Amino acid sequence: MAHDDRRLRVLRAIVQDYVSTNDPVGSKALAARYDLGVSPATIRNDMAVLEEEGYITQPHTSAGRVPTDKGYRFFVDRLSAVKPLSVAERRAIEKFLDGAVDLHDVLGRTVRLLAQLTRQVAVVQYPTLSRSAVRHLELVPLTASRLLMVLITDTGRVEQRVVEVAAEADADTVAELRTLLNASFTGAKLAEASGKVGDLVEGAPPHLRGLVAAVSATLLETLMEPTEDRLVIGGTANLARGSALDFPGTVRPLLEALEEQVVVLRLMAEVGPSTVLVSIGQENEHEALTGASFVSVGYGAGEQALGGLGVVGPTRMDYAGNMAAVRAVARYVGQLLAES
Amino acid sequence: MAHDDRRLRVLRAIVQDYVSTNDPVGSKALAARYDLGVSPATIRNDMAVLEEEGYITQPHTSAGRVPTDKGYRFFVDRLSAVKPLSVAERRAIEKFLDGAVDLHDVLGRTVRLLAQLTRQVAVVQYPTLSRSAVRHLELVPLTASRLLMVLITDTGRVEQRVVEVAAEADADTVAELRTLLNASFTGAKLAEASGKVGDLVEGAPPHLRGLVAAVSATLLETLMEPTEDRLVIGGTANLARGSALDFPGTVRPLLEALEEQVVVLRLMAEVGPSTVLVSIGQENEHEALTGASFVSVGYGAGEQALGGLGVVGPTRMDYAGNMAAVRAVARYVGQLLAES
DNA sequence: GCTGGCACTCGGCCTGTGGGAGTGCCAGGG
DNA sequence: CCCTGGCACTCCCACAGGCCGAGTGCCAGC
Repeated sequence: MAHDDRRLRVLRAIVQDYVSTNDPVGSKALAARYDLGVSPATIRNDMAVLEEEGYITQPHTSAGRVPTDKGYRFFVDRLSAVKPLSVAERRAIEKFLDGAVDLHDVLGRTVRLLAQLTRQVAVVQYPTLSRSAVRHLELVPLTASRLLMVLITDTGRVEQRVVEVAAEADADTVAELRTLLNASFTGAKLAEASGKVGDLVEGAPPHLRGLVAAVSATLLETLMEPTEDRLVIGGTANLARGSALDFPGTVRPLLEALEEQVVVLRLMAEVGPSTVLVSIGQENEHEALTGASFVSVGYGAGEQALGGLGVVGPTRMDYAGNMAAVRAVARYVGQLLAES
Repeated sequence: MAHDDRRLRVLRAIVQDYVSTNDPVGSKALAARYDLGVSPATIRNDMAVLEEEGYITQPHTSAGRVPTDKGYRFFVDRLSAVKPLSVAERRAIEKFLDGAVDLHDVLGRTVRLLAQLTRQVAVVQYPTLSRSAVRHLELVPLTASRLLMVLITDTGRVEQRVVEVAAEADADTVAELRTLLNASFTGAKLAEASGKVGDLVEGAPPHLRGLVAAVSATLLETLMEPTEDRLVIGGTANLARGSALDFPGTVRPLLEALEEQVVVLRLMAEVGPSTVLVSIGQENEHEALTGASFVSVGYGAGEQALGGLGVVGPTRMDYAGNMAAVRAVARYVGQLLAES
């Protein structure tokens, strides 16, 4: 009882100390800096147990201890309260996000903000198309047989595709088509939209059927394309800070993985708006991330997230602080998108 | 005569050797690897002259020579023919850029391609709004007094802004407004558009005047906003390769400057589609770039560039190769955008 | 079950040294 | 007049050795 409790406190102290100093932490320093109420010798005994259980390890025989991934995991799981942000931080968030002119701008500001708050690499996912609703569908004739379809979602995202159509379409026909499609699709989400296509084609006036079918097909394709989940990345300069210390090999594979986007998107796919997801070191499937930790959360007004955002950094990171920052920023972004 | 000519060849050999080996190059190695027809002793004399003239320098007393920025500059200025790309490279370009679905996709592929070809950091600028023509202007009512203006340019760029209007606008009014604006602005570039606004407001039916003025104002604002020149960056992982060697301090300030975007955009502002701009080390105004070189060129069909693209790397880079790659990619991108 | 003491371990740092690469200069030859 | 081989010199770098200190495990005592 008393033992376990104290050992937990020792582990917590080790994590905190190591995160802030980046030096393997010894029993003496621990006793001096943290008010554990016992002597270094006792702490040594506890540390021996913690090491045996796999929570901490020593880099070499006569050095201090360093938390393992398992140790960080335990620490994170036992984080009781969410650390509240300081007033200055809250103000910074508001100031930063205020005055954004469009979605691109919102997400650009968000990623810079997150990077600055956490001093880590920040990633922000564009609102997933499949979970957004259609606000407007626009058609612009390019040539006689090519239409530019522009999709505007309620989250402010804009996608465009060129549609090749068999029949020629004059201005009037296109106008008719536009009206018809908007009447049908506006306000619809992917799931609903795909259900409507059949009826829509059926019910369309004969001369429009081919066009409706072609445009609808492209629309569905666009909505479902998984690669179209875009990512904004910022603060990569933070990787260079103490890179040798934090990332034994180099930062290169990590940067490559980030640019790859797919890796991060997969991680974000699981994330909901209510709970912060933390993935630590070896827990990450992708090899390039096994030396890093990923803290993320979904944003969006409703129960289902529109997209995710988070930070990537060394396993030796301030989990409590980063989790709080990520959560707070996600909340603001959710509000901002709901408003517009 | 003969002297100057040989000294130039010596300088060229030094640059080439240093670029490929990353070791300060000595007279002996030079004589062995490059067929200069003279003995190391003679080369030493030439090197002494070159050093005195500021083209090369030695890191310390008993080391080989390294080109200075001035040396690279001289080398670049004397690059006679543009190195043609290999067949494989040409094929890679086509394959890479083919099948892009929209502008975002084109530029994303371009930046990855450039990064891969040159093994440097690549930057690609979105087509400048002020030099693009309006393809279509779309208005979507959000609330009674808020309109979403969506601008689609002939280069495929899409911008959106919320316009607050004093008067309420019902669906019919918006439709009228849309027709009026498109009739007037479609095909117009910034310079032309700004000239038209006065007449347009004058000539508009009274009930539309306020709306026309409001939307036009936002349009012009959007077109002129210099910060709206976006940048795509890729291949930052390449900075990590040999970073300690190439960038004495760290890569951090460089990454920061790249994320800042402004710095690079300013450099690109000067660039035309015909000549490749090379900016070496100290020639760069911004401090963070004084250890780096920047190779860029404009892309776009006409005489004036729609935007710029280029690569950033250590001064110790393969200028000939990078210049060729940048130029070739720009040409392809220009074609691609002209087609769509 | 905690504590102080003690012997032990081992990596980091500092120092000293030898080797090697490269240079500058000089005298001689085409 | 210019090139060449030789030679003495300089200075970085890599390596080895030794010291130091932080940290540990264990043990006897309270």
